[in-house]
This record gives sequence, structure tokens and C-alpha cells, in this order.
Amino acid sequence: MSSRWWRFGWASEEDLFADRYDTNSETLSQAIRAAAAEEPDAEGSVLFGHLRGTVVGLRYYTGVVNRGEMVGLVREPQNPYDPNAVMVTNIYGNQVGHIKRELAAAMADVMDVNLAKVEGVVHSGTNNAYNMPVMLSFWGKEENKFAVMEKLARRGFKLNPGEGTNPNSNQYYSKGSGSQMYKKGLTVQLTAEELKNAFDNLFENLMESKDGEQEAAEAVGTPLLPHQKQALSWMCARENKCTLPPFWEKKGELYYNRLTCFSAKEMPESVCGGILADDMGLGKTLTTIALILTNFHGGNPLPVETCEDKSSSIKAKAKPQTPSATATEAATGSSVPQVDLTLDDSTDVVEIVDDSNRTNTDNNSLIVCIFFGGEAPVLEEDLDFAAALGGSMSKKKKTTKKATCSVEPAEDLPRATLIITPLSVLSNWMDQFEQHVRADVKLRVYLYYGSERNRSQRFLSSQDVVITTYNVLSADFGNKSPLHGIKWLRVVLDEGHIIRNPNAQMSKAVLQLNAQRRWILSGTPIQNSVKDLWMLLAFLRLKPFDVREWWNRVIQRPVTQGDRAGLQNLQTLVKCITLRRTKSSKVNGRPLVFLPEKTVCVEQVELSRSEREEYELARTEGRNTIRRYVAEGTILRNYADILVILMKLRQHCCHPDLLAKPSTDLGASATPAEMREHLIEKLRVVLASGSDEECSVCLESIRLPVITHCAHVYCRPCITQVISTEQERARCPLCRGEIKTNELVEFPPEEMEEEKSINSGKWRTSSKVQALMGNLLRLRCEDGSIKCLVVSQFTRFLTILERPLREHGFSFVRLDGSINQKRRTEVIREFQSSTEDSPTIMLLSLKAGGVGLNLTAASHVFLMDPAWNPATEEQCIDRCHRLGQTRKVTVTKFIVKHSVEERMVEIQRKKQDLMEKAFGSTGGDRKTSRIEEIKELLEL
DNA sequence: ACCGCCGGGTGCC
DNA sequence: ACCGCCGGGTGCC
Repeated sequence: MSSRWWRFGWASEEDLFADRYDTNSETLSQAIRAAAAEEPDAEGSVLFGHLRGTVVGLRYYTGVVNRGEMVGLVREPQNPYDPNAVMVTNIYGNQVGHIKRELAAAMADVMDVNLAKVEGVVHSGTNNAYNMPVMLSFWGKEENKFAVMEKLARRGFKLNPGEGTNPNSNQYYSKGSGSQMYKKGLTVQLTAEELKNAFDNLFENLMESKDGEQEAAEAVGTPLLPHQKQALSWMCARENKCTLPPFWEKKGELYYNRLTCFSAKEMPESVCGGILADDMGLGKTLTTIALILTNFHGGNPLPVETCEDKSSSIKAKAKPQTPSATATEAATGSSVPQVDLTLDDSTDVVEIVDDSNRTNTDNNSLIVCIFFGGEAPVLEEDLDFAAALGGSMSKKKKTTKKATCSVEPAEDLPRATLIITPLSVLSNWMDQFEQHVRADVKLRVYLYYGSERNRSQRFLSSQDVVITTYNVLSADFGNKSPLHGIKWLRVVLDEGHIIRNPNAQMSKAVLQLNAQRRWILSGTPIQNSVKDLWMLLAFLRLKPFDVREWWNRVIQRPVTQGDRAGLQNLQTLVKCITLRRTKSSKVNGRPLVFLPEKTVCVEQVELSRSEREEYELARTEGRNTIRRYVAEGTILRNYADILVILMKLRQHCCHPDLLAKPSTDLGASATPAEMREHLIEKLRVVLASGSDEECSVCLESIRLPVITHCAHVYCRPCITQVISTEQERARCPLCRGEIKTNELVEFPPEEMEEEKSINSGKWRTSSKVQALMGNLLRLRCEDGSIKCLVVSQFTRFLTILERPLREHGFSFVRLDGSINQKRRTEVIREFQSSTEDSPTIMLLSLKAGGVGLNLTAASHVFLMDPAWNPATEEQCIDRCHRLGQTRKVTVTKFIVKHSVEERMVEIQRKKQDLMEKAFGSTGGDRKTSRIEEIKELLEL
């Protein structure tokens, strides 16, 4: 029985709930959340033991606890009566009482120096009026156990050892009457293998019979495929239905969470949104656009204007408008569009319009006008002034009419959808809006990007869609961010898995957004481990897991320790909020989407005699150097050198001219500082070549590379996290050298080197170039319309390839990291176009653009050189093997026989095996395996 | 009357 | 709180 029933006897109902639901309680829970913001990752914690404690002062607080409920223990150093105070709260963050003074002092001793994390569960006495017992468990790093015991003993407390031999017995859970499944003995330990499988399958086949199909609003110009209609139906339902979040059930008058045993009188906020985790290429973007247009308030379509006659936008043009007046009207459009926003003629607005996509007859039909961040700044005064003149604007209404929606939403309902994307897919969104929204529909899409972006909240919230990047969002964050002052109708995170690090500024900025509905789009919602999920749940505000502590206690820790029930809960959780289909998913026995066959073949390349000689020379030299390092045991300290050696060999396999000018080796007399500069310079060269190196922290391709003083390369977020958790004691994960944040050397992701040396000098061919050209010429003979992607990690190799392509009269484009956003869009359009003179070849740098590019015009992919990370290659292939591909796709990997490349392929394969076996491990043992890899690469 | 005992007031940190 | 603790009133049985 809940203590609340008992309490009705002596407290009036208003008293009882006053605190819980008024604004004070909100600020209190915010304060607690803020205090818990630094909640450490519970990974690696062990149970030190239990202690029975007392919660006192119950009668002063309205927060109540059910039998078996987990409680939070929050230090309250500012308490005027006792600086050691420890406050006890329930799941919603409402205060229940305090820990008794003497015990609080002991707890403060260990909590304040982060020696242990203390968790509480109340098993009995929940209807006591003055105090109740609480079972405390102390968790922390094994090495701190003694210190904790000692500190507690000094205050006269002794921990009882964790009961039983199985550390995964039910003690982590509340043992309330409602949680039958945690009765002793029912939790079964999973093997690592089972866990790995379950985890892999976590996001598989989350399609079940998710509702029916929903037709998109008329404004969507592209007919949806059946699986997209299903997704739309599911998304609409998630936005409109007030379903209980997972693990909540209604018990009489109360809502009860069976995992935490918490109950509340009012319904827990439902998660309006979720994770759309469809595979790449299934049309997440189109489905999202359809959602925006189809599901406004009350299940009605977004009220958009349509052009009744073709002159409407001409009329708008005819009205001379000053830039600020134009933007002003946009800003005062309120939630029902009354103002013609066809601003395509104003000088300050850049329309992203592809002329080739317009119909020839009607140059004005394209009304998806997209404002680039280029307007003159709009002053608030202007807005007010314009608002006062609002009446005159309604005249324009005559040239337009409301679309299908007859319900006019109230003025104060949020209207705009905010879409946050990585920069690389920004243009894709713009394209897709243009492509999928019917040409006569006026959808206000504003690109919030660039230094001249319009920061007026009134303007932004009057848009239908605002698109921005994660970087812009986090740059604005904390600096009067207009995006954070708006109540959005929905926020959509594209490639949402990139916010998986909760310490990142970006993630914090995203969490602070105010929205009615929240969506995450991601093809790969989990990258490494269960941990990645927390940010996503926190963003979706899935109670109570948006608070890290509850996530750790209820899901993360049980799951990582192989607890079956914990895994089941995780599965339930994910299932409730996720829709995922893969390319191979089937609906009623039929494939979800038709994707043409893909064949991958390896073409072995023989080096010419002179190439082989040069290669062997380099290999012998490199092998000797590395043998020396191995003998000295300094292999990790000389990491930079080794990368350079490997890179040189890989370059030899492609083309001799790829090798940089012989480096000026410093003599033994060089100072340590010079040596370090030299090492860093070497790494710069490796990174500048476009080589896809691996970060030893996350074991993935390096994002935002930085170089340490000890000459190792990591992702900036990875290494800064290492530094921030270890503080002054931080050591380089590879060589254990000291590292400091301010000593990290930035490296621009895709810096271009001077390339004149390649083009000016005498051009020569190479075996690999020959192999490629042979293929290209043969294909052109067979079918002149075939388009190819030619992919290399070395941008300079792409440059070398330009020459023979030109000589053989191939029309090609090039896409690499040095190409700016605008040109990028042009290049992709040119390549994707089906006109006669459109290029048939794209030279693509492996890392250019990341995921999301749509290059379905190509049906052949040539991977010129193997990457360390097989996933990077897969991603690249998927750019053309995706929805919209009509031809069979052929992938050719060129591998030089008897070379480092063959070994790399071998390592790729092993890596895949290893990944499949090592679930959840952060690769502690894999760091050393890097040495083995290197030895293997040089056949040592 | 420097104690014990009684009974009222009182109560988290 | 049907406790403990504090401090004032009280004082043989």
C-alpha cells in the first residue's frame, strides 16, 4: 500500500500535492538535476556493501515513497543546519526527508570526495509519519573500497558485504510488491555471447505491426512507399496519442512505474516522438518532411498556402519591398500564414533553387523558398511596427488560399519544426524539401546558418521549418541563443547518434531546447555500448531515465553486468520508442524496398618490377625501424613514425608520386622540443593525406583529430573526455605520457596541401592507375551511361587520377573535404543529373561528407585503397547502394598483391570478428593489440 | 537538592 | 513520537 493512502487521513489533499506539482517543485527537481548533471558514468563500479540508514523529517516534506521505491541521495552542503546534510528524494526529485545526522556526516565524507556513490531503496516503513528505514548501497571503484570503509568506520559505521555470491541478485532493484520479476532467483546472468547477440538485435526488427499506413498530406509531392506510410502512421501516433511511457501502468487513481516503484497522481508526461532508426536510404528524410506537413495540431495537416494562380508570386515581386520590410512581414506572419513569403526577388535573400528542376513553363511555381542566412538584420522595433500595421497585410490573402486544413490553430500554438543536422547533410535537407514538397505549396523553410542569420525569435518561430547545424546550435548556446528561447512544435535531430557524448557542449545545447515533440533520426543509434542510449533518452525526456542516476541504476548497470531482467527492460524501452527497418526487412514476406543486387569483388593488382623494387626498399627500411622499436619496447612512443611508415607503404601501392618529399630528418642533436615539433609535423602529413586513421579511445575513424604532445592522434571529444575525467593525472592512452587540454594540437579535418608538385612535374602512371583505367574504359565501351565512384583516402591520388581521366576524355567531378558547402551541392547535382553532358565519374575522398550523401547515379564503385575501418568503406558504398538505385551495383576493391594492403584486409576481417565477440568492452585490451597489428602489417 | 523522579513540551537537517 | 531528550518542578511515606 502506498503511503499516500495513509496520508489522506491527516493531510488535506491540496497540502499533499501542493509541493509536488507546483512550480517550486519544478525548480527543486531542476536543482537536483543540475547537482546530478555530473553524475559519473557508473561503469566499472563495484558494490562495496550495504548499510541500513534512517530517513528523518518526513513530515516536513510532501515527497512520498512507495514500498520498494528507489530514492535519490543528494548532498546539500548549503543546508544552514548541517553542512553534511544529505537530502532524500524520490524519482521525480521531490524531497522526502533527510538522512539522519550522524550517518549523513559519514556519507558526506565519502560523497564529497567522490569515493563512492550511494544509492538508496526503501523497503519498509513507507507510511511512517516521521522517519523510515532506507537500505543504502555504496558503489565505487575497487581501489577506493578500503578508503570508503575506513572513512565510514571513523564515524562508527560498518558496511555489510553485498548479500549472496551472485553480485547480480536482485539488490539493485527495488523489491516492491509490484515488481514480481525481481523476486530472488529470477534474475539470470547472461553469458557475454548472449548479451552481445541481444545487444546487436536490440535495434533489429522493431517494426512489428506498428499501426497501419498513413497517407501523407496533399502538400507532399512525392508518393510515399508503403514502409514510409507505415513510418508516418507510427510517427503521427507517437505525436498525437498520449500513451504511457514504458514501465508505467495505471493503478487505481495513480500511475505507477513498475521498475522504480514510483507512483504519481498525474499521468507521466508521454514521450511525444521517438527514434526513427531506419537503415540509411529508406527515406527517413522524406518521412520526416511528410510528418511536418501531415501532422500539425490536432492531427490536421500543416496549414500551408497554395498558389491559386501563377501570378501570385509575380504580384509579390511587383511590390517593391525593402529588405527589412520583407523580413518583417515574415516575422509577423503569426501561426497562420497570411503573408505571401515568396521573397525570391529581394536582393538579400538567397534562394536555393535548382533551375534545372523547374518546369520550363512556369518559372514561379517553385515556392519552397529557402532563405539563406543572408538578410539584413531585423530589429525588434521593426517587428513591432510591422505588427501594428498587420491589418494591411491581410489583403495579400486574396491571391492565396489555405490548403486542406480548415482548422485554424490558436495563435499561441507552436508552429515551427527545428531540424538539426551535421553540416554535411544540410544541403541534402534543402534539396529534399524542394524535391518532395509540391511546387505550388508555400512552405517556409529557413536555413539558420551563416554569420548573417536572422536571430529574431519572432521571425524564427513563424517559420514552418528552421534548419540548422549542431555546430551553430552549440555556438549559439549560452550566448542568448534565439533557438533556445522558442517553443518549437518539434525538434528533429538528424544523425542523432552524434550527440551520444553527454559531456559535449553540443549535447547540452540540444537538451536545453524547448519542444512539444522530439525526434531522433539515426541509422545507427548505438555505436559502442548501451551508454550511447542515455543521451537519446534524455533528449526524448523519457521519465525517469532522463536523469542519469535512474538510467544507470535501472538499465545500464544491470545490462552491462549481464542481468537478464535488465536487458529485457532495455529491450522493452527501446521497442516502445523506436521504429527501425533495414534494407533487408520484410513486410508480409516481401522486401521492404527493392534494392538491386550488390557485388563486391577484389581485384588484385601486381606491381611492376620498378614499383616492387621501390616498395620492397621502403618495406625493408620500415621493418628495420620497427624491429628496433619492438626490441626497445618503444613502439607506442614512436607511434607517429610507425604511422608514417605504414602510410608510405600504402602510398607506394597506389602511386609513387603520392610520397611526400623526403622529410628532413633531424640529427641526434635536435632538442626535445624540436623532436616533438617534428613528430607532430609527421602526423600532420599523415592526416593531411586523408588517411582514415583510427582513434585508440573510441576505436573508430578519427573525428576532429587532435595531436598530443607525445605525438598520438585522437578524436578531440575522446581525448578531452579522458583528460576531464582524470584531471591532472591524465595520461596518454597509448604511451602514458602526460597530456593537457591546452597542449592538444588542432588539425583541420581536411586540409589541402599544395598540389602543384604533382601536376607540374612529369606525370607517370602506376599499376593501380592502369587497373582502374582498364576498368573504366571497358565499362564505357559496354555502356556509356554507367557512372562510377572512384574512392581513395589520399586526396593527392585523386589529383593524380585526374590526368588520365582527362586524357581519355572522361567527364568527371571531384568531391573532397576541401570543397565548400555550396560547391558540394553543385557537384552532387551535376553528377546526379541525367543529362547528356553530365559527368560519369566522381572522384571521391573516402571521408568527404560523411554519411548521408546521395550518389545513386553511380552503379560502380572503385575503392582504390583499403581503409583501416571496414565500416567507413561500407558507408561509402551505401551512398550509391541505397533507395533510388536502379542498377545492379558493382564494387571493386583494388588490393596490391603481397603488400601491406593485403594485411590490412586481413586486419579488417579480424577487427570485424573481434567486434562481434567483444560486446561492451571499451577495448582495454585492444590498445595493445595495435602493436600486434603493426607487427603483422610489416610481416614481423 | 551538587541528586532522582515525575510529567509536560517537544521533535530533520 | 505508543519514542528519547530536555529542562522545570519538586522532594519521606
